[in-house]
Amino acid sequence: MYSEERKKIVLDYIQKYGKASVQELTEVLQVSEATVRRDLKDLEDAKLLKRTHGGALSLQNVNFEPTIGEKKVTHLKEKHAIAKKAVELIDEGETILLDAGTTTFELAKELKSFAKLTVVTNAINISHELLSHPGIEVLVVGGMLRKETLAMVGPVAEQSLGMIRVDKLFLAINGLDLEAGLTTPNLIEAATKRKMIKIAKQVFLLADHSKVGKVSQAKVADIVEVNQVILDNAVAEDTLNQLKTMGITVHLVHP
Amino acid sequence: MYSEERKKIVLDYIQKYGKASVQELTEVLQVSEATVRRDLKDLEDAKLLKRTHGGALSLQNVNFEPTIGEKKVTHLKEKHAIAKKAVELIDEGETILLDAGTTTFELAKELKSFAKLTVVTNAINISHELLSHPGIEVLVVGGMLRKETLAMVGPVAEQSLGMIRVDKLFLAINGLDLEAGLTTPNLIEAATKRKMIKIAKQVFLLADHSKVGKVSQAKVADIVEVNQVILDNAVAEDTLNQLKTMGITVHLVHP
DNA sequence: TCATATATAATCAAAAATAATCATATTAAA
DNA sequence: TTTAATATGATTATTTTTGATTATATATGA
Repeated sequence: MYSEERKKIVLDYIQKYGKASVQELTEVLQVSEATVRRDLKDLEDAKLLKRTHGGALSLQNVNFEPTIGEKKVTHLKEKHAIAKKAVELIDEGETILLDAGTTTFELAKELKSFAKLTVVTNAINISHELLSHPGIEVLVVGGMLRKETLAMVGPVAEQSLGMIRVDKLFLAINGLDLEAGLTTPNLIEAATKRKMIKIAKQVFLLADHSKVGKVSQAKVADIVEVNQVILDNAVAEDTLNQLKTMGITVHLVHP
Repeated sequence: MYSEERKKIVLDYIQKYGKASVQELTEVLQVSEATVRRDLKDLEDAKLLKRTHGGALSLQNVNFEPTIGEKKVTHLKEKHAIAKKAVELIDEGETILLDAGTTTFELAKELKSFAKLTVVTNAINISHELLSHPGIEVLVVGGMLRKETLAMVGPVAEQSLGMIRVDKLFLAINGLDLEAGLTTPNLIEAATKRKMIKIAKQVFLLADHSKVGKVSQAKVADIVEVNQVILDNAVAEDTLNQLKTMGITVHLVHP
């Protein structure tokens, strides 16, 4: 067996199990530990896996999940610009609904300047942030608290939302795909988002370019249910045109 | 398990709960404290979390904390003792309702030890605090957010409460008077408290001695609607006896 | 403020894994 | 076939990882 064949087997193994110990690989490949280590070193140099003491991990397993905290760090500029643009679309005295999400959280921080505004939100961090904005009345949507997204969701949330009508909804989303529509990883959260869309006169979608083309498990709605969308300028021209064709007003920000 | 895997688990844990103690992590990871601390140090160096005495916080959580203009809490010692006593009265697996208030906030902080508990609350700060308690499912009552008390109140709160039944309510109060009953300064908040009493099998009143004999504008309920009361020992003997005569179980704490 | 309880850092020892070295085997090319 | 180049495995030295121990630092309440 040639070394290239061996390396392919190593990669397949790690792809399958997520990780592999040097011991395991000596048995699978029937070679010495020294050889396994030499193979792993080559593969790491080629950026195909991550070595650890005792073996190796697939890159997927070390590339930490795109979590709230990190997303916020990585696309903060885009989100900030999107939030600033969103603020321009809000009028004094309106009632707005802010979905849970990092972009909407940025938006909440930008609301200080309003003298009179009613904000409805299902996000615990947004509720907390708005405590310090004197001119803003805050209506919190209740519900089961999801620790992953800080969103309140479920039947209680939906019933509370049913009691309200809002002028503008600012919706956050995980996946925005022209065919699959708006999607998010959690079914219950998706249902809550759907309810939000129902009670809003106008729906504004906030999405940075990393969301475009992404599809998650749970569908929230078709894109046509959105009235306006705010994106950053790293989105393909073609996508923008298709959105416009659907009758959606597209705002482009330049972070 | 390789160190890289461990670190990923630590990050996921902190992402989920906002924070983690060294103790918790030794159990989750099944390694020594020294190893946990070394992992935390590496992760802090990589700017993926913030270490504290006793554990670590997510970076998100660090930014989340400050803003709230907290008024000075009086009688903290009494409240702390009352909260500790209240915890003893809660059983694993129950559903409890925590009213907004400084004493109930102290109580929330003491709930770490429970492996399974459902907490319903109308307080924004309690909701936030409970994010970091892994075993606790949190159901937030929605409503208008009162910046004075951090309570969610009003029609939305009452309708949400109407969907729920709880085993035990821990009620905070401004005035506890034998004749005037339970009173609080805000009418709407009083109505919300009344609704809370309705949906609870058992009502526990938490009050330090400064509340006794006080009467506020809005009446919440008569004292007899309370099943048990926890007071500190600076309350007049006579008052205690009268409460007992009413059939109320009185717990006395010694701060 | 001080005392006490915790938590942390520093140090060390043991175990395990790795790198370095060298001898041997295999392959490719002349 | 011979020779050079490369790959492999065994051996040994070094490094890494971990947990235990002790000293230091930090919080918390009296």
